[in-house]
Amino acid sequence: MSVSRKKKPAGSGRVATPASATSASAEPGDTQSRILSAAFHCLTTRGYAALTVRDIAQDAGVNHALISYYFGTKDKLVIAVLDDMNRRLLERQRSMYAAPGGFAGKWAAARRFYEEDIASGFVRVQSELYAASLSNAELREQFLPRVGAWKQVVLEAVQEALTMYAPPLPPAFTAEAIASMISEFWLGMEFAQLIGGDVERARHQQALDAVEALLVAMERLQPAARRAPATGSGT
Amino acid sequence: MSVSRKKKPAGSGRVATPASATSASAEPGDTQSRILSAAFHCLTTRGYAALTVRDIAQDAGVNHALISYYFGTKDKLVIAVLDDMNRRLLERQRSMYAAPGGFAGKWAAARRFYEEDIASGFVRVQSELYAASLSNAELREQFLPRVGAWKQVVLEAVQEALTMYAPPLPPAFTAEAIASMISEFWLGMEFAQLIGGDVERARHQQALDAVEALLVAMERLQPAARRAPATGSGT
DNA sequence: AAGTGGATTAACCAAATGGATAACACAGCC
DNA sequence: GGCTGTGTTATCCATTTGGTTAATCCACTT
Repeated sequence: MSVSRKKKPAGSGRVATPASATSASAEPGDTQSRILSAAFHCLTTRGYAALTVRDIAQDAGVNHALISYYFGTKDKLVIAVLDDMNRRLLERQRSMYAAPGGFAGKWAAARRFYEEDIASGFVRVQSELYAASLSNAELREQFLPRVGAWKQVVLEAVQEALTMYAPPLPPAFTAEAIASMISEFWLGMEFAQLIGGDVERARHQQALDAVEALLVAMERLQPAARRAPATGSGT
Repeated sequence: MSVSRKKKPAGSGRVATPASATSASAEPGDTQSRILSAAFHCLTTRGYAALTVRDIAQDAGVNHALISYYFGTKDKLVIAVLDDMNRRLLERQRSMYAAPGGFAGKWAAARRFYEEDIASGFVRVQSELYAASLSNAELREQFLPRVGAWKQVVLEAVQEALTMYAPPLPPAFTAEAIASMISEFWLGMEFAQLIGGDVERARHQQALDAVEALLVAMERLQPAARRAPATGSGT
């Protein structure tokens, strides 16, 4: 026993939907993605600390041994959940760049995405895993590039906006400083809204409105210093 | 047995340092506060999810049964830790109000406190418990008033600053909006710095510097519209 | 119809964990 | 000196949890 067992698909990375599968339960989605969804759902409702393979399996309606079968370990399943979120986020990133013209429009688009993510539990799961990654090096490795990429997007947008609008700000307001303000505000807003209620939400709306108003005003002052210098090759 | 046992100090709220204690181990601090410190330390190093009474007890150098003896439950111990943090924070709040004159000075004071809190693990524990409170109603009840109070302080400072300096901002930048920006930025900064490294730290410094420069500039423009209207009764 | 191999199940296990409790130590009081 | 009660310890227990595995199922191939 335990000699060499290479039949399990657990470690084979992204186990693509078994095209030639002979699954008995051909209900909504194959077992693997049902486990993935269930894990996501458990994270939104019970949080990372209370995450158990048995709960996930029950939520998915499958035997809990299948989690080992498909994902190896609970940790790997969580990584897979995060991976899946990353994938979905990347798809969105593309549509983000296709947002209508100016920065006010992109800001509004980001707000809409945010609302979606709150409603879908995306923000909750992200926050749970974010916190978990404080004590989990493997998760942190997953998070750092992700957070870095997000902040890079913000930074580039700010740099572009600064060259286009040249707002009257003290020299200390570098693009990095402003981008950091925006990024960390956004992060804090996510955490705050999860713990707070509608009161927080209303204040966040005010803050988001203010920035949007500022962007609209700046666009109005300098309608098109340089028309979309390299925002995208679309249209 | 198990009839009525009313000897345990566990449930008796803040069990004051046993003044007439007859403790055998009169080493650094009584057992109770050593457990409290150990719990804090475990939270900074292992995080909330990995918190076990045995680890805490070992860290405190006491038998793990004493945690039940003094705090009843692990959850109650965590609440006690948070309670202790709240107490220390309130003490500081007073000194915060005694910060030197203008808002730039208060901002600088807040930054110094932040540095202390990062170094002491205070921020780490706060973030851990913040995240834990997403799934723990009892913890959340502890957090909400605390976060609310902090945000209220920020809001009042912003309101005061707005009346004193009247900066040229779009009308959407209400005091609530600005206060929300600052509060959530700060929260996000805390989380980001825990997961990020020196890169994040440097960017935060830039952002904090920028705000400080702005405050200094505003103070210079309108040195004393109303000299310290009600900032404090000190000096 | 027999064979094949992945998918699934039930059962099991070792470890960890929170908590309980009886026994013990020991300082202070009569 | 003996009693009392608090602080402390060693030990025990029930439960949960992650993970493993042998057996079973079942669609599909031959």
